Amino acid sequence: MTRERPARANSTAVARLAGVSIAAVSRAFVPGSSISPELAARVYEAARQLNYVPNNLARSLITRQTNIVALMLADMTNPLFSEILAEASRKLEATGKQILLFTPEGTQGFDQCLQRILEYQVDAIVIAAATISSRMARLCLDRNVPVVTVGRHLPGIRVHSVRGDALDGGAQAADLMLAGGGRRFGLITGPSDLTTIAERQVGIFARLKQTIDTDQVVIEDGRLTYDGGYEAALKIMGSPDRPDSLICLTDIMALGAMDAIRFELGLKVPEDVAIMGFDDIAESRQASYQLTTIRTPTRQMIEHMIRLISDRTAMDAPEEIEMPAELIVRRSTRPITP
Amino acid sequence: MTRERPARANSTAVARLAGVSIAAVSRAFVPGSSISPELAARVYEAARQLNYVPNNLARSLITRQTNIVALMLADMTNPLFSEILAEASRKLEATGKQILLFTPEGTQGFDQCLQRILEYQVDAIVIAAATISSRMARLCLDRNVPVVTVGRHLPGIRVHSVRGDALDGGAQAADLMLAGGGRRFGLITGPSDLTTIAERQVGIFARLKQTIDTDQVVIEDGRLTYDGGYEAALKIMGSPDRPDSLICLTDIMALGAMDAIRFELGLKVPEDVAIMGFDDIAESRQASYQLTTIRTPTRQMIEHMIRLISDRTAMDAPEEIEMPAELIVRRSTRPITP
DNA sequence: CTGAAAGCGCTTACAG
DNA sequence: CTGAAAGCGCTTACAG
Repeated sequence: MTRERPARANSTAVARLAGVSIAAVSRAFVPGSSISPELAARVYEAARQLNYVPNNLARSLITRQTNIVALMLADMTNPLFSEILAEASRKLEATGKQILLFTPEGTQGFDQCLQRILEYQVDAIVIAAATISSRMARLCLDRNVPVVTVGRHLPGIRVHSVRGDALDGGAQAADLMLAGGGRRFGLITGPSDLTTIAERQVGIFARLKQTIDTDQVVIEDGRLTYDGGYEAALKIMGSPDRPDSLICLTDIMALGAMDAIRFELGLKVPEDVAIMGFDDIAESRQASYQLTTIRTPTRQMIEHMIRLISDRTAMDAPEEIEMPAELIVRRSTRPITP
Repeated sequence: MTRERPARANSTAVARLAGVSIAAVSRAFVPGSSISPELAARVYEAARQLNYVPNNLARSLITRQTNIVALMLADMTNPLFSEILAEASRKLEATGKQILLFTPEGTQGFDQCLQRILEYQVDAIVIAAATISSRMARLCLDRNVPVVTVGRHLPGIRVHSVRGDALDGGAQAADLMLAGGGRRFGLITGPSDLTTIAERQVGIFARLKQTIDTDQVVIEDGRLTYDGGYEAALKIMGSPDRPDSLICLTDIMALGAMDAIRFELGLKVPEDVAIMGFDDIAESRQASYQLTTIRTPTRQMIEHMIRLISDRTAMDAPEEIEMPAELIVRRSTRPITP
């Protein structure tokens, strides 16, 4: 029962069956081409009989457009990036583009990854949780492929960036905690080479030091994961002068911290310790957490991203878009005391 | 300050600068080609000077291999699929392949989506949360592109499938609930055209009816989301003869149900009502939930998937891989009473 | 090992 | 509107 394997029909085969030129076949499948309805109909009929599917590769070779956008996403453990991926894919598909996903591992794989991205001749590159070097950014610029970072800023690298106002976000977080009566602070951080992480921390400290002695703030690295936040919280809450306020630089760490504090230490949130995070991931809304947070406006950021990658001429003057931070107050923080 | 835009260097430009043929340039970049180290070195030097990046499009046109795998993923709201995506991307990249993501919307977009997939000349198609018609499967078969469904079976469609043993999973779930003393059951379901969902339900009922009158089971559709599970749980628990056991056909719905039951109805889990789900998503492990569940072995499924798409000749005899169901007992169910 | 030539499947000026 | 021809940037028999 060997099944015959018809070679994939190409435009030549369709042209022959339809009795037209291959140019006519091409025109029948390129919207807006000048072709008579009669000719087009004959082409479609032949194409249908042969199960013809146009070859995007050959087309892209000529048009220099692949309708492929590369997305670099190193950290898939944070739900924030799943949300970004889902939203970006949805919006890009509406414009006829698809996402080619790259999940580089280790810190040194980024440039090598970008090299591969360029081989695919993508129309644009979106960097959501990754880094590229100045040299590679220059290479993209020379090749005229737009690069946008979302949720991150790469200082000194000439690419577009779209992100939230991390400085102000940090300030708002600190303000809320102070207004709720917080005086002893714990902070769960992540890698400080991530500008968003670093800036949130700067924003927090700028406000805290107006009211408290920031040398007393207990800091632990939570590795940007639920488990990391869980462990960091245990360490912080075990310190002699137990904090009454815990700020986590991402929501996913805050969820881990909340769970450690409530279920392992048996403390009450926010009565014993107020907790907040950053990003407003879907999980933070869930009834089990009701986490107060600073929202990262994913939707609007992605709209900006799409606008930026659509304009190839703009790469000479990279844009830095900064979205306002928005405080979302839920149940994990204490009410403001006058 | 207009920057000059050097045209992207092609193999001809590299060949000219290196003083060799374009065939030599090609050989320098294709591993295993017969080329002398001296020639290769000259090519690399010229390539470096020109920032040359090989064009995968042109290469793929000849080799008929794009190193692109299409992944159809309609439902990005279930963390299970984020986990599948992350794992698949990691594993595929290790073999030099990238995922081209397709997130079709609406039930009728699937075939149209597949048409687009074929235009990209992908090496294989993975269907994780989507459906294709028998006609389109036939088209893929004729074009010799492997198709694998993961976590789902499409009856009557000749493609590979990798999935958990949903029937036995359902049976194990029911057994555990009964062994814990459960007698009044609630069930939160999803679309019954999903075979996995339907089979889990069949497996559950097959066991339940050996012990209880299954006509009394209260059933609600949870739309496969957290919010859907939340709302369905409120309805079910509001019924006159309140269930003491609630089985949710996916974890994400079970989390919503748990939250509704604990925080909106003020009931205790598992004392007032035992709850369990299916899939074992990361969230189910979190201390806030500790959800008993039937694991979907994502990792192994993806290993099978990769094996299946690597063998183009196997499509004539589609394989159906069924992984054993594994019960993960946590704190949301009652201990077994002898 | 090396190069000249053919060709992958298309699109696009260019004539008509 | 339509077709013949050139060409996108590569790889791969084929000779040497």
